[in-house]
Amino acid sequence: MPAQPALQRRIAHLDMDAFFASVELLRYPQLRGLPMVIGGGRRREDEMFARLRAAYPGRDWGPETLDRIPTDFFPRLKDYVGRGVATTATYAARQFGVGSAMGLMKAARLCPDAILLPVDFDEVRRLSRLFKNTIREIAPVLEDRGVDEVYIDFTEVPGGQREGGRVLARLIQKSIFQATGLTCSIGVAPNKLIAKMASEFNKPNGISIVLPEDLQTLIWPLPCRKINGIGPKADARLAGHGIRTIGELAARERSWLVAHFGRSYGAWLHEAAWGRDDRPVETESEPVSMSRETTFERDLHAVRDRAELGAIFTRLCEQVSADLRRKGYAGRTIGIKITYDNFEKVTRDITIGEATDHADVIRRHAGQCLRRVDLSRRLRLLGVRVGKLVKPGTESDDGRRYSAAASAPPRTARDRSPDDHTDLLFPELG
DNA sequence: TCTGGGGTCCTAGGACCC
DNA sequence: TCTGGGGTCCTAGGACCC
Repeated sequence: MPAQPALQRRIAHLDMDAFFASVELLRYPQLRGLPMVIGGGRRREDEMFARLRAAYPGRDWGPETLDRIPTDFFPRLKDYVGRGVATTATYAARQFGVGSAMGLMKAARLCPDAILLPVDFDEVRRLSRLFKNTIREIAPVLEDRGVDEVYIDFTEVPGGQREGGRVLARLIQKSIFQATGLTCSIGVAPNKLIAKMASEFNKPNGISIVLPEDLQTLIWPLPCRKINGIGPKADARLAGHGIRTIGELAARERSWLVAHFGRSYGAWLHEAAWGRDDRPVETESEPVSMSRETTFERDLHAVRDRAELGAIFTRLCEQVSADLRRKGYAGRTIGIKITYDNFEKVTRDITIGEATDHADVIRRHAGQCLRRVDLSRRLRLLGVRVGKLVKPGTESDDGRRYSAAASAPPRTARDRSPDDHTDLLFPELG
């Protein structure tokens, strides 16, 4: 058999431009170009229609006339009250310094007149499926990285090597636009690490090609923070050593990085700075855990707000249970998460013998976990999590067969915290 | 008027077994 | 009785990402 010439690995990272906001622009094209922030509470179309009918009597306002609603009828950031954060900001809003993950109250100070719309989850999911399926028809090796991001392996796709991947990237951009009306940015590089950075080079609606020989000119000048896996903490520590750019990171000895950042992370930092990454594009993955959590409108106290907290707790357990059943999983580890009013976080969990997807079993064990934390302080957030997931009725890793209907575990006398108020919160546990 | 809601992965200590 | 190592599982916290 004649030896095939070795193909150069070409990996693409694609992300949709301001995805959640762009989805809204499909519905309300008249908002294009205006500063807009997505996040916060629920949709208030009915209120908008009522005000429109009052302002323009005789005209028929409804779902068919969304694109004719005057822009000054849309809700503004300055009118928002609550604890939400921005999911996405349009490029016009980013000019004012508004960014995703920013608290809406802070965003309102920066850009009070920005239009504020909540996320349309159904439409986001529909368009997410649509753009990913569009890509799969062209390049089937695709890794899902959330609603608006994917990695694609171009290596063996016909045309995937032409112009370093630019030709295929253009085809994908064009196909996605035809199918959805949405734009995206694509970076193509020798691996996922570099591709991820490259997709940011040319936003929105851009394509960037990085070849192995471009490492020093295109990657090394960038701040360390641009590496996917270097977050705010690691970045601050690196800065403390005078390391600000990827090039400066690459200049450090591997042994020095290992000595200061640990064997695993230090070695990884070194590889990343030299642009080395051989992770494959993973087309399948199994979930590890499922959880639901909620931040309260105001901080709650286990005793004084016992009824409200108890109802929220039950609802979270029911939601996790419903999520598990809908997706066909059950889990053996049940846990809770609490954020106190000062943002301190604690978690507790318990592993039981048999996997469950029952809301009442989850609630019973999560309730036991709650007894092990300090409930004398005000709470900002409560979460319920189920981990060690298995598909009921299928063989799990250790060969045991799990059933969805779990039995109650032995009740152990765990270390009760001195300020245990769960008897008030959950009298049935007494 | 700071700071959501889902996730994954890693580390580290202790229990327990061989 | 003491020392000691390897392996796995469980739990808690934390960094990071979308």
